[in-house]
Amino acid sequence: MKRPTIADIARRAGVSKGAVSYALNGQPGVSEATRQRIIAIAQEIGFNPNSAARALSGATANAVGLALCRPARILGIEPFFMELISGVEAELSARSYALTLQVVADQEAEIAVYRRWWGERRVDGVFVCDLRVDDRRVPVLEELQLPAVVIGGPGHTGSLASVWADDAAALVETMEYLFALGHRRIARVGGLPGLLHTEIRRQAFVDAGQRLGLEQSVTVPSDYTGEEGARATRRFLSSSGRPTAIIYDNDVMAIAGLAVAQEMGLAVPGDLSIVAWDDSALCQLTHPPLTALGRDIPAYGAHAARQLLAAIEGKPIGAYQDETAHLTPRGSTAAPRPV
Amino acid sequence: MKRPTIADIARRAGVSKGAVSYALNGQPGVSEATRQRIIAIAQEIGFNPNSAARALSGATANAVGLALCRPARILGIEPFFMELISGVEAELSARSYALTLQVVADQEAEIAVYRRWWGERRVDGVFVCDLRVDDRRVPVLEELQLPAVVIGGPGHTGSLASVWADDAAALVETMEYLFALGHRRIARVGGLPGLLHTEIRRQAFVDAGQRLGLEQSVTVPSDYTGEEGARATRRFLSSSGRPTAIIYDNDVMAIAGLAVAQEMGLAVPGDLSIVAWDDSALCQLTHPPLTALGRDIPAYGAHAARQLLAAIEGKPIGAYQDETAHLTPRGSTAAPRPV
DNA sequence: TGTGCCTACTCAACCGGTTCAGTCGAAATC
DNA sequence: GATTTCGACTGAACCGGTTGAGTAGGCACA
Repeated sequence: MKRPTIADIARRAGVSKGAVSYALNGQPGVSEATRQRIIAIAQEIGFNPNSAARALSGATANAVGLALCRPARILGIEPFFMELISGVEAELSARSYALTLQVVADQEAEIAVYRRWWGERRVDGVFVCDLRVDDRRVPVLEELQLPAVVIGGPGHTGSLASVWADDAAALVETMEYLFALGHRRIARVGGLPGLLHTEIRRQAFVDAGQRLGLEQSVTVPSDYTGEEGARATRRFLSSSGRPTAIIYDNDVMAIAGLAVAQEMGLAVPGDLSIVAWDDSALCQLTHPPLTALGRDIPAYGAHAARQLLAAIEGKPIGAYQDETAHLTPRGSTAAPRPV
Repeated sequence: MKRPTIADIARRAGVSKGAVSYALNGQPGVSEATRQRIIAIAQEIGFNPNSAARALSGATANAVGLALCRPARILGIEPFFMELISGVEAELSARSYALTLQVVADQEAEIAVYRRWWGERRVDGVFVCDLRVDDRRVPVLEELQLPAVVIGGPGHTGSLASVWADDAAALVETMEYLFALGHRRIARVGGLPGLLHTEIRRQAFVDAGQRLGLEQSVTVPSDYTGEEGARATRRFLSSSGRPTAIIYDNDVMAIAGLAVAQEMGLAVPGDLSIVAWDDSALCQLTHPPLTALGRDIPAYGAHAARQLLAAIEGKPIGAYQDETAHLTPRGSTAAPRPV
């Protein structure tokens, strides 16, 4: 089946290729009558502009890129990326931009992908996920002058645009909530060390612990998997002066932690309170349901997409602060049992 | 920053554009010495072929498309797609093909996306997920002659290539396992009605129920969410002559079902055995851990990608049967308590 | 009547690759 | 020594859009 081109339309309308291009792109240079006639013909024969030809002449590929740097195993576990993608998509497809996805092994590979995309002119801009402290990807993107939106922050984004949420505030809110319940020994199972948001949460945890004058506030890193969450929980719970509350950096680890506590004969929330970051459907399915920090991830993705499209259009953009995660108290948190 | 082109390489090497093209693509027509010299220059200046120009002259876009037709909420819940994507990606990026993703609202929108992609020459082929009975997308793709691999089946794939797994066999294995344990009243919470694999599993369930001469074998559809899983479970468990085992079409519903059973004071596995389809990390985190039907989804995606790349190269391909899901017995299944 | 200006186009170059039809010189064949 | 053959390479067309320069015709104004 032969694909129709503007030459076909031009022939049928009895005008030149140029006139067809002007007409279909809403440019001046054709009369309204001719424009309507051309649009009608284009619709009739089901014309779609060849994206390659368009990208070759104009500078825009009408596509943006997203590189994910996580092992397959973890990508599956975390609803975060899929929700983010669906939010991004909603915004992009409204403007008929395509999303090009690539799963990479490490930062070096990711940088290579950016360079390749840039060289191939395959994308007009990219999203940067999992921002790190002094992220090496940032200077590369600045050098390439490839429009980019960093999903994360604040800080360490260089001159790139960004979308971020105030995780520190959300963590402090959680700490104060646990403190108000009477908890004085609080532990935390963090995410991958090196990721900026892990670092920000860790710092906020330590600071809040000091400010509130907690007896104990320990935090350990992990890798988001249930196994790691279980291991960390086991270690916390078998230490002397064990914590009465644990905050987990994602829901999967919190669920694993809940299982470990119950296995060890501890009552939740009687002996141990549990808070999960990321409020997915899973948090409501456990026994007891998990108190969780949640926010609208698809909306976060949509904001990021809007920022990126603006950046591609050359508009000056900066950092956009998304809503702060809010705490939904459920059955997994309560006052600690008096000793 | 100016992107290097083959013209730049040609100038530096003192040859024509054509010679550079031959050299870089491994075509005959240049001497080995010249080829090496050109490759060295290309590497030195960091050359990447402009994908638009390549797509415009050759017919290949070096990209394939995947349209997902599920609401954002459900996409996030299910690890399936993310795992599938990471498997697909592994295969594609090895051949430096890009994956273009699009989330669509319904089948009509998906068909429109295929037509647009085809018209825009944006992709060389597509993956078709969530195959339905008499799927309307199949004839459209046949008409467009757009290379496609259907992920699902068997059957209803028309002349398109496909990758499938024998879900019926896996379901029968599960039924026989439960039967051997002593279960005679088995229920099933299925997936979205209309999806072919839901239909295949339902039919296999009904057939096996009859063949084994079960006292009861009821199956209801759902939408994969925990809420629906919980609702269906509640209805099953409050009926007279309630089932002693329930098979769920995904892990999230199984976990929700487990919670419901425990809420209603039923012991798992004593009063109720539970089997989940899709063996994610979650299945091992519950109490008791869930007996589950699992298989290697990233590998499934990789096979699909290989099939699609072969189809794009014009090789004749048919249906590829992937491994059948295998049952991993865990703590959620046991012999039913004698009445 | 000539000049200026605007509208509505046409024409051709251009983007950066691929590919086919030649060309040129050297080696092989008779 | 003339002819054929072949390898190595050049030149130009081509893919399908976009875009700037050029132009014909109409109308207004002095």
